[in-house]
Amino acid sequence: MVTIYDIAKKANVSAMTVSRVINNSDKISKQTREKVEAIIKELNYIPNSSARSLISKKTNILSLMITDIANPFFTSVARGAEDKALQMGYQLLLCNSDENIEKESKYIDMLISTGTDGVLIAPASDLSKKNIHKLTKYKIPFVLIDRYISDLKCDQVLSDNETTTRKLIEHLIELGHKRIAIINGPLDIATSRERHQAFCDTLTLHGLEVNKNWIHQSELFRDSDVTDIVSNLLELPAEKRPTAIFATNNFLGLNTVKALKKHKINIPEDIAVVCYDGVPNYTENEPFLTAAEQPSYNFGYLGAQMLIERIENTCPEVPRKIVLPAELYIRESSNYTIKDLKR
Amino acid sequence: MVTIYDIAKKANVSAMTVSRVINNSDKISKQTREKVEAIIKELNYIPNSSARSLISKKTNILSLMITDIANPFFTSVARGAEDKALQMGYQLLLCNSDENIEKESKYIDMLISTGTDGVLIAPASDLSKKNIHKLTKYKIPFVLIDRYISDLKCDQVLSDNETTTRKLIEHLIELGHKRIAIINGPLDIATSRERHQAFCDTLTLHGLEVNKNWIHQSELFRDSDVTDIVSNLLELPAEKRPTAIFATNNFLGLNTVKALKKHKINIPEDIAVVCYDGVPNYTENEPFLTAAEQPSYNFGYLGAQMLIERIENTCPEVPRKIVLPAELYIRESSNYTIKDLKR
DNA sequence: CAACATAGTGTTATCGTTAACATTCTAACT
DNA sequence: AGTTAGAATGTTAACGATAACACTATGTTG
Repeated sequence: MVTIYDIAKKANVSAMTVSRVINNSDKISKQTREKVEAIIKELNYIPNSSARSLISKKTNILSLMITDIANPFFTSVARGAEDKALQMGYQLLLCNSDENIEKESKYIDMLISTGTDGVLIAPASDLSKKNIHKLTKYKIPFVLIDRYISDLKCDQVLSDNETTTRKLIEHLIELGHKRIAIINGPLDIATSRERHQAFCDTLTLHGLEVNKNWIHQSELFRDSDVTDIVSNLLELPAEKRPTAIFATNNFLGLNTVKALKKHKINIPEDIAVVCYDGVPNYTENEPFLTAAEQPSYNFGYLGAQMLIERIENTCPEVPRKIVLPAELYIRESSNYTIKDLKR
Repeated sequence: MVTIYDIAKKANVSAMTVSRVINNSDKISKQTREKVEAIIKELNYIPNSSARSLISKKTNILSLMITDIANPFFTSVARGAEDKALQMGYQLLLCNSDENIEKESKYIDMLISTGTDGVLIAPASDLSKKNIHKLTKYKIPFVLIDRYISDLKCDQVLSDNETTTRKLIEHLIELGHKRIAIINGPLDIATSRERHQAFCDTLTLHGLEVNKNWIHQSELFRDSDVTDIVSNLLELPAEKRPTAIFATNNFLGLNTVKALKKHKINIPEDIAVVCYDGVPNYTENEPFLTAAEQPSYNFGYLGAQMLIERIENTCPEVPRKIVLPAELYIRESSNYTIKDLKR
């Protein structure tokens, strides 16, 4: 390994002078600088980050803690974060928590040990607060993305859950739906709670029934038990059966559709489906699912930007909060007014 | 920050003793060990990786260099790599090269500086050889995934391009197709070349025409110019127009379908489409595209495993090569024998 | 009982870089 | 000429952990 001493020796200067050249310090004669730079190039010198970090306490590594990179929402978040990170001279460490508090905790310990400069985190659940506190203790800046945690003063990039949910539900109401069900994630995730609340509020506002038989939470924000929930809904007597389902994230939406199809339920004629989150248009057919699509790339991009500003102290001290709007795409899965229904 | 000296002081031992406790050295009395461990816990001590790396030259960081995490193939590779990495006590750094040699080169320099323990790399193109040589120079182990580079002696996890391509093409031939086109990625990527070669070989083997009007390369393994290529194919006189198209990766396949639909071409009645790579079944409708699906998760998982074995020197010195088979899923986009065709 | 093995612990130097202070040298001013 | 400012460079110590060696008690052996 080539070190500054090798450079220094060959250039007949001290190591410190080499260090100054590397760090673009100004107090260097043009002559010396050029001599040193030539030798750096010649020997293919690359500075050792460990040694630098040891002194500077900076690693130029950001960490992205998400629940699962395979969720297309987070894939896109990761891409955004990575783009901003690279642009600002940082590298990005990837951590999948799988919505598991212990895994998250173990990861946080590793991150502290590695000495990450900051963490972009979509917490596994409310219980993540304990894990996040460890970051605070070690003075590692972090930015919450997608899921907020109450009583935590920090930078955040969140979705406008209230407005977006209301738009989705009002879209259904306009179509004439009166019995609307929700298939939600676990209520110890802020996102779920907010979407739940907005769902109930919107129904109430429009004088519609909020029936607890139509309110369901899946164990995870994944495919876990959607099939059962859908079966449950379908077992309700005809006049008590929902005519529309609101799924609160992409996986839940897709699995709801799958479950309904398995039961030979026609969408949207028998039951309409709307969904929070989009899914990438990998489908060759026209997109089908009515969805509120989030600017996921920007969750990562802006999150990373805020994080870096926090790390480099180029922003006001007060926590900042960015709320990103989602865009409603009305598609086939809901495109049927209730009066068209055959029932 | 809590250091071993803080622990040592409080425990009335030397720093070295603390270090021994941390590293599970055996020559420590049970009594001392317990005392030190208690204080470590009490003070919430977490070892400083930079300091450790400086001595040990190990960072416990693996790097994953792929072209784009947003490509579902690589998303899944990343997930596999991360799982194995965590399991073995490593963290994973994410790098998107965007098939860009300069970006890749810049990244490699950063990785060398950070001192990554090893790199899992899907090279941007044949020109990546220069970048990879830098890794060799710094004695950083690496494993090639998905795309090989000629004359490079190293561990590899590759797809069985020859067999898989042949299976796809023979599937078309069995259906009665005689005029088959290929929409491929750039030929400076090994994967493209192999699929190209296998495509030609299979046609020849079956006595079918290999017409250069039916052979096309897109500028990138992406959506870049597929629309033009498809238009080109469609402009051929009826008797010279291909009845089937082989797209050599997921993005090319999807864009081929899109382009055909825009021209109101029926798939598979007018033109059948088959595709190398699967796409995640995010679609609520039945999957449509006939595809050879690769075990992408295992590209990452096995790749990381080989890499770690190489790093920890727990494997034979000779380069190892894993060739993973793809599985053929016959679906609607090709499910039409030629004699059914109306033409 | 001397000689020596060994378990347990401490000391010192080192990894590669940089902060802080020290030194040298030139040029400018009184 | 003597003083001084400041530009350019060097020296030393430190960051936190650990390798290599040194030391101190024990106990063990012939």
